[in-house]
Amino acid sequence: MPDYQGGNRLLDALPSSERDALLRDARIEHLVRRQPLLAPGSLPGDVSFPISALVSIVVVFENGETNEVGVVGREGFVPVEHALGVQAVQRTAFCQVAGETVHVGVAAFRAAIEQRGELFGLVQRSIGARLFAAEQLVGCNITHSLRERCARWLLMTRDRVGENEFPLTHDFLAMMLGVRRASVTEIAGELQEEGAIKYQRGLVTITDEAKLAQRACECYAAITTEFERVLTEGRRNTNHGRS
Amino acid sequence: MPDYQGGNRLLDALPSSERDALLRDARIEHLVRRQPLLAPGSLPGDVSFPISALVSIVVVFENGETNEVGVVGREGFVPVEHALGVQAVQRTAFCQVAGETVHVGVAAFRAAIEQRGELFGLVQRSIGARLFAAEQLVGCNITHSLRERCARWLLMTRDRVGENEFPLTHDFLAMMLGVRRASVTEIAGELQEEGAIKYQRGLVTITDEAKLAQRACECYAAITTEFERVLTEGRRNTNHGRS
DNA sequence: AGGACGCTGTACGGAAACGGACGGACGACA
DNA sequence: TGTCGTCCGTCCGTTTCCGTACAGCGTCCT
Repeated sequence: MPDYQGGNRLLDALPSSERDALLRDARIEHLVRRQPLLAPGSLPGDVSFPISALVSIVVVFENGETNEVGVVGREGFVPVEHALGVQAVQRTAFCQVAGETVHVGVAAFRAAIEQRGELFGLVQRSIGARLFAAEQLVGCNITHSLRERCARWLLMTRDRVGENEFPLTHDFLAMMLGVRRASVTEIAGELQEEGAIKYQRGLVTITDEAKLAQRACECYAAITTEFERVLTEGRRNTNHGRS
Repeated sequence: MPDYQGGNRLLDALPSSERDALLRDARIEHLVRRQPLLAPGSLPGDVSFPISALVSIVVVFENGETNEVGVVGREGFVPVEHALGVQAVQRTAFCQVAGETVHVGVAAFRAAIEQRGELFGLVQRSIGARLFAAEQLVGCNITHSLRERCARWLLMTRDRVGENEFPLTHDFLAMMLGVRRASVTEIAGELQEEGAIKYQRGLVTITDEAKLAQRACECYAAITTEFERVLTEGRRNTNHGRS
C-alpha cells in the first residue's frame, strides 16, 4: 500500500518488514460520522486500524437505551473478535469522529498473526488493555460522579483523535455516558464556566487540559497508563515464539 | 496429575491427550474465602482453573471503594494476563466462594498454548467472552436498577459455583455491587418476600430460579449465552493452526 | 450464663440524576 | 429574508440511592 504514512500506534510499533507485509493489500478509508462498523451478528470482512477516526463500541439494550462500552482510536483496532477466533461480533460500533482508518482484509490479518512476530504480541497485549479499560469502566460507572466521568470522556476522546477540538453535541455525549441530555448540558456549562472547555453548537474545544484532568476521575490516568504500558512494552518481553 | 476428575469447563473441553499434557505437573488447591489471588503489580506463578471455587476480580479505587468488575468460575481461568503476554497484573482478585481450583505453572501453561491445539483457541475465545462480559457490565451498571443487578449477580454466582446455596452476606454483596449495605438489605428483603431467595445469616439460597431470572436484567442472559457460545464453538471453527 | 461480635432490619434527611417539557438561539437553506 | 431543523439552557416534580445511625438478634467464645 503506497499511501500509509503512519498514525496508527499499533501499526507504527511494527518492524517495517512486518508492517509492509501486513499492509500489502490494505487500503485507507475515510469514515464519516455515525457510519456503522459493526452490528450484532455481523462478521465484517475487514480489520480496521484507525488513524484519525474514532470508533465507539456500544451496547444497545432491549429498551433501546444505548451506552458506550469501549472506544477505539489510533491506539488499537477493531474488531478484536477476529484476533480471538470468535465467530460473530455481538456489539454495535460506529464512527464517532470522522477520519481515516487502515483496512486490512481478515485473511491477511490472520496470516500476519500466524507469523508470530511483533504483531501477534501487540495485538494480544492490546486486547489486554481493552479488557483492562472495560473493567475499569465497570467500576467507574458505579463509583464516580457524572462530572468526573464527563471530564474523563472528553480527555480520552481528545487523546484518541489527537485534537483539542472535535464535533460533539450534548445529546450525543449524553448517550455515550448513559445519562440525560439535560444533565450533560448542566455539567458542560460548569466546565465551560470554569474555563476547562468551550462549546459552540456541536463543537467542543478543550481549552485547559490540566484543569479538565483535575476534574476527571482516576480512571482516565489508569486507562491511559495501561495502554501506554502495553504499547511500549518491548519485543524482549513477548516470549511467544519458541520457548 | 492423578486426581483431577473434571469440573472446569475449559479443561473439560480439551482432547484428553492435550489435557493430560497440560496437567502433568498441575495440582489441586483449596481456596478459602477471601484468600487473595492477585494484587496490582503482582505476577503470580500459576494459572488457576476453578472447579468449585469462585474468584472475584475487583478494582480498588483511591478512596478505598471496591467494585467487582469480573468473576471467574469453572467456565474460565485466571489471570488472563498470562495468556496475553501482559507483563503485570493490575487488578485485585480473591476467592469469593471457597472451593477447589487446578493450578498450572506458567511455563506449562504457555508451553501448552504454544502447541496451538484446542487450548489456544479455547483460551482466546474465553478471553473474548470475558471482554464481552465486562463491556456488558459497563452498560448494565449505568442503565439497570439495583434490583435487577442484584438478581443478575445472584444468578451468575449460582451458575459458577453450581449450587443454589452459597455463603454471602449483605455487606459483601453490597461491596460487589458498589452500593450501600442497607440498599442490599432492602432489595434482598423484597426478593425473599417474593419467594425468589431465602436468607439465613450469611447464607443465601435461591429458591425459585425462574422468579429470580424474571427480576434480573437482560445482561444475565446475554453474558451466559456468550460464554456458552464461546465454550461450545467446536474445533472446526478455530482456524488458528496452519491456514 | 454473660458478653462480644457479626449480620440483618429499619429509619431519616439529603444528594444526584431522571423524565419530560418548553423556549430560545444559531445556522443552513430556500 | 424568512423558515425550519438542530442544538442548547432551564425548570419542576419524582425516583433512586446515599450517608449515617441505631437497634435487634443469632452465634460463638469464655
